[in-house]
Amino acid sequence: MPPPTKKTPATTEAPAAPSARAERLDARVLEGLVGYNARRAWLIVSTVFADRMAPYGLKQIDFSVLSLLAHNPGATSRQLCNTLDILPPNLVNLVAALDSRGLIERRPHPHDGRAVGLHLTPAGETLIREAEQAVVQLETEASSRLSTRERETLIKLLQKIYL
Amino acid sequence: MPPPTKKTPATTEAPAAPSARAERLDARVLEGLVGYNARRAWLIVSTVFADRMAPYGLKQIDFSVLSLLAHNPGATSRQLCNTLDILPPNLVNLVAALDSRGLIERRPHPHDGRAVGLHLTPAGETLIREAEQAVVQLETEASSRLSTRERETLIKLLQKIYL
DNA sequence: TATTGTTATACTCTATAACTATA
DNA sequence: TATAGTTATAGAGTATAACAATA
Repeated sequence: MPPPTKKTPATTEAPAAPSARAERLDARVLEGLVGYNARRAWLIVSTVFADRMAPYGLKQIDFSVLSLLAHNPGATSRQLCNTLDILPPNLVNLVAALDSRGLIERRPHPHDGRAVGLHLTPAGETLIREAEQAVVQLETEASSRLSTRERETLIKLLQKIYL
Repeated sequence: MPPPTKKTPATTEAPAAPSARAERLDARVLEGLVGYNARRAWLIVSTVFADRMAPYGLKQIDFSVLSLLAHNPGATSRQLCNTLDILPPNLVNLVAALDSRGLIERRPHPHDGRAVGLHLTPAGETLIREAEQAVVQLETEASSRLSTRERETLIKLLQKIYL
């Protein structure tokens, strides 16, 4: 994307006038990297996410766990870890906190005495239903400069990398 | 993207057979979110990045700083912070470490006695030149399931979110 | 008064080793 | 022996407040 040729990018841009201070640096090499751009985009979305989910008391990981449990009742910690690519020790306190808040319930696993099946409580069901709607809304706003078609394309391309 | 209707996604998928253990959970709601996908994709690329950059002793942030200085000689810490969206206190040790390694040099700023202009040393120039080539290579591999055209589209769409 | 760079510090996130109880 | 869940802990990464030197 950033060839040696000095071409004006899509956004309107002054030719790097020697202003007093705080002039922007040439970051075209970094802006040609998938990793850099994915991180920057995620940073924006996650900031909006954090703001909008604060009223629900949910961080991204909390939302992911509750949403997963809403569509996979009785899932185990191990399954959540595998799906979300997080380590078991880092899920323990998280699940305990959601339990303390009365959003989820731990029940003995039907087939495996070691495992614990996780289930949403009615309060958890209600919360995640509202939160999921809020997230869809916030995602639409955070990607408001993309058309529906472009947003679908973006997601499809991102999944080609990690799925 | 994930409507209540149970429709088979694009990828071939068995109907969630009740296997012994470790079955995959239904994550279609999360997989319909830009934030979730951007983070998952970034995680993959950054893992490859960490592996390949280890021989150079460079983390992502180190690479970003050196690459920026390569194309913006004499840039200040403040400018690096603005461009990379990091906080000044978190750049101090990083710049000090690159200085200790003899990769960059701090020179008094020509117009501002408070600021310090950062410059690559010859060793830093050599290192970042090799590292940039390695990163281009690693990026191509990490996104090998994308065509060149798709990769450009992906980056363009990501930039529409954060730029 | 405002800004650059810095110190100290705290909080979150992520990672590893080791234990227990079940299988 | 292997796995699910847990504990304790260490290391990154990221955040705020406060200070000195200069503008």
